[in-house]
Amino acid sequence: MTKQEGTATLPSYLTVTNADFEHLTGTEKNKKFFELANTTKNQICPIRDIVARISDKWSVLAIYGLGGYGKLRFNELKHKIGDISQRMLTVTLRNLEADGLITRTIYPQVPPRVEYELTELGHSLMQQLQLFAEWATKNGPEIIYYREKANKVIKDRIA
Amino acid sequence: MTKQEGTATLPSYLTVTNADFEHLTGTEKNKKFFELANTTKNQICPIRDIVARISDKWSVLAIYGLGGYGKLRFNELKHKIGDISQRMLTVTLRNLEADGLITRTIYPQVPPRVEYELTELGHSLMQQLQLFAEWATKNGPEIIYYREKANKVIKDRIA
DNA sequence: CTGCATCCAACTTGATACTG
DNA sequence: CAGTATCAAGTTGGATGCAG
Repeated sequence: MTKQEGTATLPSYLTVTNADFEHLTGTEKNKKFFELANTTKNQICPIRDIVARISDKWSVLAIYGLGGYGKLRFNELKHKIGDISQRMLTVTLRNLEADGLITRTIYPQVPPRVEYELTELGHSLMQQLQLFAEWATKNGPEIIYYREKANKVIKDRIA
Repeated sequence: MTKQEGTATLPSYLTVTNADFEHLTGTEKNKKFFELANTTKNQICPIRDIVARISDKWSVLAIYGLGGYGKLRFNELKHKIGDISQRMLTVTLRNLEADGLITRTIYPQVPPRVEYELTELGHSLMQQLQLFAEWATKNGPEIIYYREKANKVIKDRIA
């Protein structure tokens, strides 16, 4: 399947498109997204499903690693991330592959050589993550400041 | 603390700013973000911490609910989300409050009346989530299509 | 109405050992 | 090199009961 705009060639039960909201603005748009995020069609909600995919401990790092350094072998990526276990890198890469976000190329050699690379879809996701990461880099310290302050209050209550 | 640009008035150990990357482009920028997401300063990484905050099962829905409908009482928000338990809504709201993303206002009445509302920081986060949600709405079906196909392959292997 | 405390089942993760 | 298998420990979320 080549990359398509929207939902072409997809199963008919996946009928959520951006036509539903792109004409909306302000509060109405927010309400619409609340509904989109709070509704499941056949057990599936694209928003929550995609958030769940990048929500595990390692997916974002694997995507960034492949996005920043291009095609990488298993152990190259493992060493770049540093503290990931072999098992979790395997699990993470299998999930990303199943979602069409990365490709896995096996070279029939001894010892084996396996290379991973972002797909077009994976690059597209990484660009969205980039926007989010920029926000997090700018605003994260403020959030963490509040969080530490709140923890202090809790400690004071205990004491 | 009023909302500030960047890291003003924050503890000195939180020194990550966007000055480090905003001049970069393309691959170099991707590498920089890999490093930012893969580095911790005093156990803290803003990117991974913020991803972790929105990664639990209910935070995104709570933020969208308050973003779409404004100030809401506890049970109003609970009924809008629908299938959240009382315990998890309480936990979720306490976490968001501790991070400075929502305010909690108690009216000393019997029975009690408590209202929740996004802060400026919370609205800012929701706007970023909106961008991500738009991407997920457009591209989620394609990802889910791949995922279902991959699951089918796994079933075939078992059979 | 709002929320806390407790218990428990399910899921996630990391360590370790083994394999083609 | 690139995995797989297994198990122990930690975490999450839902159900339930109680309280101001």
